[in-house]
Amino acid sequence: MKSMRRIAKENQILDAAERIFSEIGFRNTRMEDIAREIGMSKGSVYFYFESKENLYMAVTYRAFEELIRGYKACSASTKDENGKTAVVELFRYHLDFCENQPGYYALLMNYMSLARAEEEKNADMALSEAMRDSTYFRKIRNLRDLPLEIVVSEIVRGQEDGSIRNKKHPHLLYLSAWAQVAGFTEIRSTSRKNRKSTVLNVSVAEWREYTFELMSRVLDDLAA
Amino acid sequence: MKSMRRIAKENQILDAAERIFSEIGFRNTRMEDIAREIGMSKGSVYFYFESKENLYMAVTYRAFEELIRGYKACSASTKDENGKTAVVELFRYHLDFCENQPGYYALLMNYMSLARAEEEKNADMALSEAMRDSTYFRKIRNLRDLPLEIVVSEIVRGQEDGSIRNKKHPHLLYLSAWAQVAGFTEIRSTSRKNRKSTVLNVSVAEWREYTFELMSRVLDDLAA
Amino acid sequence: MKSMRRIAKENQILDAAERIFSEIGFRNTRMEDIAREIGMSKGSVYFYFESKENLYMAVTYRAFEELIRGYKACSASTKDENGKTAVVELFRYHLDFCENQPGYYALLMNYMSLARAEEEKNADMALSEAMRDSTYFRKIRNLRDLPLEIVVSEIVRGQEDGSIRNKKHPHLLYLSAWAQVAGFTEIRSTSRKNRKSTVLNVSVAEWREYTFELMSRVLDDLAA
Amino acid sequence: MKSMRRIAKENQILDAAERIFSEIGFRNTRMEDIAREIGMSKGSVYFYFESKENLYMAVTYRAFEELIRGYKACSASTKDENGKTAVVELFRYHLDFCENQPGYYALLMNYMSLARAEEEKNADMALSEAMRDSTYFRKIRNLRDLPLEIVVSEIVRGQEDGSIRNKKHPHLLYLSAWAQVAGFTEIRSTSRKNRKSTVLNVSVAEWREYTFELMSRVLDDLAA
DNA sequence: TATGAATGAGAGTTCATTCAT
DNA sequence: AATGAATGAACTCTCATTCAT
Repeated sequence: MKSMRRIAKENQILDAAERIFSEIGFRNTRMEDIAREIGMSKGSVYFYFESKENLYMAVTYRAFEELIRGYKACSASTKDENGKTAVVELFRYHLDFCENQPGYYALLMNYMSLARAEEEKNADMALSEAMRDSTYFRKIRNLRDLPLEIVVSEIVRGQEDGSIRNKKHPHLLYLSAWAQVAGFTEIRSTSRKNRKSTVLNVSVAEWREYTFELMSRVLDDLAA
Repeated sequence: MKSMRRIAKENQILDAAERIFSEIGFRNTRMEDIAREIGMSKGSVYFYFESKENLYMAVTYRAFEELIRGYKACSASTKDENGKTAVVELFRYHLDFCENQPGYYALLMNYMSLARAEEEKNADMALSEAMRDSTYFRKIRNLRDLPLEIVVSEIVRGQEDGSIRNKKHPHLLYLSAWAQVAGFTEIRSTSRKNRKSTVLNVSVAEWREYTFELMSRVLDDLAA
Repeated sequence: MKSMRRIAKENQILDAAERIFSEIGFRNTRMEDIAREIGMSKGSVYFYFESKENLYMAVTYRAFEELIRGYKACSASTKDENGKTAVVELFRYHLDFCENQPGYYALLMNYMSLARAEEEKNADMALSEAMRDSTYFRKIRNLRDLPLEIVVSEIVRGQEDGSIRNKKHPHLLYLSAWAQVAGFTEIRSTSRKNRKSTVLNVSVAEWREYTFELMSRVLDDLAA
Repeated sequence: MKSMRRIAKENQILDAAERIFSEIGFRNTRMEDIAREIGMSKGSVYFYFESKENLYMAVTYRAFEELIRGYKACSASTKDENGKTAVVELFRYHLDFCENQPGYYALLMNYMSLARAEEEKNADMALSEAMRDSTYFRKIRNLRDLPLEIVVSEIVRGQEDGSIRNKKHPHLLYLSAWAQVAGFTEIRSTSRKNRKSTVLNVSVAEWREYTFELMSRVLDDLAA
């Protein structure tokens, strides 16, 4: 049983690690950086996390946990609304999450990449072997599909309650909507370091709203 | 004046580098890997490219060059069609390009990140300093905005010839369309290592076509 | 605050570095050599000194410190004697120092060279840039002129108390005397590896004494 | 038999090598530097000199040759003067030579060091083994003692003709005088990069003259 | 628990030297 | 004779990891 103190320390390390990993990437991050960030010694970090990869996976795991907590809360808060509203809110939440947790998007994508590589027994990535060996890697498996499932079930609900008139396969709708959010996040993040509110002279806020308007329209399938 | 032989060798190296960088990333790639891939010694690679960062930027430069060659060709081949068709074809070309040149997408995005970091004098990325110092980095500056300009001019043409009824700012339309393509590429690539033709039980070909259908619809702005 | 243990280790490394640098020169010395000399690993040396140049400058700094400590002690011990005696003793001390600290002379001269190159913004010496960037390089600046100042003030004292009848400019006397000591050290060191007590069939001890006799005579200026 | 053309090329290389070796030292000099300096390729240099060490020794050899040519000329031109004058002129020539051939002094000293190391079978200097293996190294042996012998014979002549009243062992006188010249050269060279005409506010020309005045006085032995 | 030290396996880069043309 | 290429050993420096205290 982990003590309160231990959990607190672990979270402190995870915070720092998340910050730095997402800023400069896994390989560019030194354990020393993480330790210094919280006034700790390198050795101590190893007391809590057995390896760099393990720490990285722990960060990813925590991020998944939090994301899913949010998905569930979001889903719960819209259970009285129609399916379409629920879906849009879920993506809105997702986008907010990425915006507020810099680099979270990268963690998620990287995990997906690793998971895929495992299924395919792709031995290309020697480095990531250690990641897949991490206990956290396996713990994430129990979570990773939840966001998908939650969104898809809301899509189905929407198709049933008539708010989503688009009758394409729910997975296709999910992918289309997610691609839009992912693309927005990716392009936005490429120019994110500063907090500039415009990209190419377009107000980010406007672009963002338009993204959701398009998503909404897709679900409406007005054109079909 | 570079000899034919030299250019051929450089391209051979660039090919190998592109392959490996895109497979396992910049940091994970060893110069030795690249050299061995083409049966060369480490030292020889340095005869052609002064540093790892320089080589990386050279790869990026070549990718930009090729991309733009394609954009121009694509644009030329649709000059008799209406603007909307031209725009869709450009994105279709872009997506094909990313699909066929594994990792190209990452190169492009990474460059944008570096360029942005430079404008903001963001010293976070110590590693990338050497990249920005590369002569290729500066050569790319003359190219990087061409794709944007080409697409935007076609959008404008489409708005003028009536094929693009959506009267939003061309930049906003560009971003929306590009986000869709970028998102598709990103998600697709996360599960690309093998040549599986389905993601989440959805046929990739179908998803792909649907992406263009949605893009087309956005330009039509049927719902507006 | 540096621990006792740390300081001891640093000095152990400095000892080894001084030994090897002076034996085979800066460029010929490998960090590995220094580490092995004291049964340490390469990496550990880097724990204490951030670079080879930094280590070299640290060695130089320590040498300066010790030299000056000696100058001061020597000067203090002759404060009741006349100026000429004080001057001769200072040079005698200097020569002893060079004799006992093999290669010290080279360190001192190299530093002077670097310092000069800096003032002249001479970019010839690419290698030494890192040396000038060392924190130790700047620390030495506060010390480097002390020997000169001490000797010159004793020369002035000697001219005032009548023991140094030579009325030439104190700096000229300093240079003339120092040249003699420097020349002796240089020639002697060229054939120093062994402890042979003769050079060209001349007893080194005799030559040495004669050097001081000549110096003494210059200060007396008997011939003027 | 070496062709004219070959000898010319060799000398061109030797010129460049002498310049660069003396500026930045043996280890810091790259064969490429030397080749580029005269618009030649690295490979070509190897056609004329089998190794870097061999080239270095060739430079040294040529320097010795020239020095000795000068010694002989100088000696011949003073054969009608008394011994003391001849000695002073020889040292004056030596000093001029060092002043005009930057780095020559280092070459000479380095050779002495190598020669000494050989006699003592000192295996410290692994690098220099190749130098001692050079054919030029052995050729120098036939020359190296000539300057000493010439000076010493003039000293003896001076002692006999009464111009050198100092009756100390000629070798001791030689060492004392040479030390003075060597010290002057060393200190002067430390601050030589620019052509400043003062050191420590002392006019170099004045210091130089004073050096010879002192030397002259030593030979006179006025004080004895 | 925590930390300062120590380690050692690389990784990027340099450069003397060789070789094919 | 000359050169552009190619090589590989050597070297500096990094950093994840371990360990003694």
